Amino acid sequence: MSNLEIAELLKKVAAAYQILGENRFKIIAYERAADSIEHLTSEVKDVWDEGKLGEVPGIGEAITKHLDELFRIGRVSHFEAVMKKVPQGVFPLLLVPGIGPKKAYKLVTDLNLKGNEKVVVGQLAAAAKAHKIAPLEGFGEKSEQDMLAAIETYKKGAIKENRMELPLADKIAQDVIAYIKRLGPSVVERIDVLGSLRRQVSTIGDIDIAVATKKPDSVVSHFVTYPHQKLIEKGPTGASLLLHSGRQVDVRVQEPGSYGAMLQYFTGSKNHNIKLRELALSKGLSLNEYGIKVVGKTQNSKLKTQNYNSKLKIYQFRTEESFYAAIGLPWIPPELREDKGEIEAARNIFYRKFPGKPNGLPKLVELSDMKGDLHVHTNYNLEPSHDLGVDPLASYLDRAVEFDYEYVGISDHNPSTTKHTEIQIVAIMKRRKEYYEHKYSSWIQKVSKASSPARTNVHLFIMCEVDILPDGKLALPDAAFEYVDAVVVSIHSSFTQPKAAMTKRVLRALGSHPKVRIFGHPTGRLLMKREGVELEWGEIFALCKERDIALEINAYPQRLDLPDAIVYDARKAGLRFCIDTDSHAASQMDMMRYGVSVARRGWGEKDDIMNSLEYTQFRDWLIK
DNA sequence: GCCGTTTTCGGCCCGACTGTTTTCAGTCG
Repeated sequence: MSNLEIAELLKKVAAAYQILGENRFKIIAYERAADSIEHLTSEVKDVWDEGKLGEVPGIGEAITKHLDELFRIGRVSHFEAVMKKVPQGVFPLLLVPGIGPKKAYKLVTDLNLKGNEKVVVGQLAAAAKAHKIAPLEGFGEKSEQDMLAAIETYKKGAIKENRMELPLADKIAQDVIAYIKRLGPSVVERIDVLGSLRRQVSTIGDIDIAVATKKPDSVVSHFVTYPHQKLIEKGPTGASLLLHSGRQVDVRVQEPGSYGAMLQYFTGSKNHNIKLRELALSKGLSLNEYGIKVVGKTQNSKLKTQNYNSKLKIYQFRTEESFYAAIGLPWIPPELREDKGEIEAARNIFYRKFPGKPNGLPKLVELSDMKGDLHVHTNYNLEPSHDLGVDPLASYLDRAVEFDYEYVGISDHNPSTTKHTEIQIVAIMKRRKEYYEHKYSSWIQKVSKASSPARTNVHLFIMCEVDILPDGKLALPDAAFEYVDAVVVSIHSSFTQPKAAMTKRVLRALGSHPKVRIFGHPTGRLLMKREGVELEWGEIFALCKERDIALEINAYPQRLDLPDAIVYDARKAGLRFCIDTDSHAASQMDMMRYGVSVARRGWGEKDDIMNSLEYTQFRDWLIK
């Protein structure tokens, strides 16, 4: 069962409890558990396998027991008993936007809806068309019409599933920002991308944008003239549009004096915000998007009187830093705001007395720390097993200069093993090495003439991305290793082997030659297209550590592989990483920033990243 | 049902929006 399916199951249980009038905190607990699982970047099943279910926030003793039953025998008798107590027709209706448990229950019982998902939703649509909904208590003309529209939305397929990769989300956000900025700096004092895009989650649902302005009405009215398919909602604090592309954009406005609180509120994540507000509450402070209210007895030494707005009875904050500081915390980087222990770590900066806890927040790696890219593909045709790049070596070197890198590693795919004999492959690799050495020295000569010497110290590593064959053998004969400095090994076939076989396969490959230095895109996932392979990570980590092999954080936006949650675990296990772009065109080398974001979301520091090392240190690590 | 570094009992985030309402409930993020 996938995370999404388990999350949906828990949501159904929560809905059933709500209809049954259960304790509302129990309902909230189930919803939080569902939410937590839905947003988990590793599979719950794997977490359960490792016996770490209790470490997932929102999952305690009781739900652990239920999930244990689910994974062992495929069903949970308690869940089934609870869900049996409500009419089955309510569950499909929950998928229609705007219908929650209460409304669903009322509709199903009053209209006697029953059957499978399609049938029930169809019956509801028919009832709306026949004006049978408006007369029901709590409903009316408007809600009847809205319901028909909502059913249409539902039929178009769950918009929720329609997530996008980071570059597209960036593009949409920048277009909207440019449009809003047309109002000029006197109206748009500040504008920022917030939400999951600011946290750099690997896929993005909605785009969230906040504006600091003294003229909120002007900003909202201007924003809703942006070309769109549907106005979802509009109010004094903001508006939401569904664009023609099917993407939703939410804009929130805030006066500059409270903008810090808005940045914090709208960046999320939801669970981070809840945890933060609970912490604040324990100090007698209530947080919202306008600022901080004093609700209890407390010595508010952190609150400064000059921030107090007596009209709103609230302390205001222009910056996020001052907002966090008022709760007694340092500023927490957005990539960490997932309720994975960052608040506890942040508190520890001020409460170092507690041993055994993470000692403060990590000092996260930054894009400017990167000194090279070890996984790019040129257009040199070595008749590879997979695709070639489109640009020549010189283009990649030029870009390396642009980024101030000290080195580049060319990791073309190995020559095809089906089209060539081993002897041919060795010959190809030898020829390739000579070719690159020649091209590299011509490039050096050209650049030395054109620019100051300081700009020419980009070093070249001649590498290769070698397939891990289904049996764990490498797709490069031993004799060919003489012609490479190091190799990246990756899986490009047979992605669905069972965990044990896959683990054995990878272990064999990683241990098969000293020049194996990087495990490329380790899960092989393609976002929204292909799940990652199943591996016994503990065993992989152990061998990588023993042989000092780096795990790749592949920055290509469709991959972002390792996933951030595994980066987090691997880092705890003491492993180190290479962040590479896997560029097949020189223009793609600026995707590095997405890889850095993944590292940051995995709590990665500069010291965890091999290719943040300067050239000689890196060379000494890479070349064995 | 979850959770905790003054608590293992007694709390539990916060507000906007919408529609159907004379004061609020439901839904959403």
